[in-house]
Amino acid sequence: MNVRTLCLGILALREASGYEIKKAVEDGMFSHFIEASYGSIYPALTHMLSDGLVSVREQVQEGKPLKKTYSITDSGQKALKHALHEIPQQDKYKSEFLFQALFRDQVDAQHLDDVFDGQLQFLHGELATIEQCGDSIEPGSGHAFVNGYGRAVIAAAIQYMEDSRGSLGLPQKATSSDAAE
Amino acid sequence: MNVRTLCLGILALREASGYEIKKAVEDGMFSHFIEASYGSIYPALTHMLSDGLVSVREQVQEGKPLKKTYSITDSGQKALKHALHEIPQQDKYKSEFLFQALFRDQVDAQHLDDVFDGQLQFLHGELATIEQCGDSIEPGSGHAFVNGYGRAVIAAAIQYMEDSRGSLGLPQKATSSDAAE
DNA sequence: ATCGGCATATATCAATCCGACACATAGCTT
DNA sequence: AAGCTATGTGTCGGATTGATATATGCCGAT
Repeated sequence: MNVRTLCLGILALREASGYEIKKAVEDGMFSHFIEASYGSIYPALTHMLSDGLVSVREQVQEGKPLKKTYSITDSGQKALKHALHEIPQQDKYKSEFLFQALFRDQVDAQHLDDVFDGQLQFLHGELATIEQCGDSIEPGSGHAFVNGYGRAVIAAAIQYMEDSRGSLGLPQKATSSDAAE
Repeated sequence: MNVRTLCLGILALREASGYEIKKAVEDGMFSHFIEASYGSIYPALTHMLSDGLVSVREQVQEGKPLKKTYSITDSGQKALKHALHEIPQQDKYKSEFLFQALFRDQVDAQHLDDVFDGQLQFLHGELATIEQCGDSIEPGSGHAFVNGYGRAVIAAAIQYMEDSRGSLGLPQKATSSDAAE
């Protein structure tokens, strides 16, 4: 699946600008299982515009730059539906944290400690984002399923991390959920 | 972290050919959290060879093609150690399965069912790989931590998938762990 | 006050990486 | 004999990333 299809999917839920699509995959509902950069989003939108899969509405805003709000067209809806019926590629997970953890005997204890904390903070942030998005979702929907999936997986990762602190020889911290006390 | 560092890490554990590195990230111990293709592995090895980070040993095997076995050099070890002390990039997770699940109202029930089964099978395969690799690991090592992390996360995903079958309106199957009966 | 940082917003571009293919040999099946 | 799998190295077009450029306005700090 390419970035074009990804944008199409987001635009099927609501109209958005390139900037807003980026935010959605960075902080929003999709952040857990999707990645895309400006360098692929903007060309994708331009490309789909010339293909008639999306339409633009240029908005001149006071105090803010020009905004191009894209909407999905009927043709785009059809293209999305088609893409949704292809066999999905296998999940891909990349973790530099785990790579470093693998070689823990070659890194300073201090660095390992920092990296471990960073990962835990990252996971808590992800979980917070997901739970926040989960408030406004009707049960039984695809959104609810995806939300629950993310929550289950990240909660398990946090659980494992907290249980393993000791066995990695790292100092015990205060309960990570209220680390900011 | 680029593919060069990744190859360096694998070569730090044991000498290997490009083909064996690919297998390691595809099926082996690293498959859960690392990705790399031939198109990046071979150029990376050539590049590192000219930089003196690795050395080659060409093996002419009977009945098999020429094999270039790469080993890490002292210079390579130093480069690896340096790379291991950089701040790791955030984890990246991409799932086309979850993307399709999000739009489940736009896909055929049959397709959703197939895709759901595919994901469960994929997860069971991942778990089997991880558990298989876990046999020959000494407790307390980085390997053990990484192995446990993968196991925890994937087990949670499987658990959630099986619990959610009904709520997605999909037919209940036999226990997925013995689906091959 | 103005300087830097942050948020909004679009866009480009070199470097990197993926996925598919080409080439080569051998064994095993249909 | 043809095709598939496995071992093995390698290239190449196209997709993608990550950094950067450009522009405007707001807000806090020096």
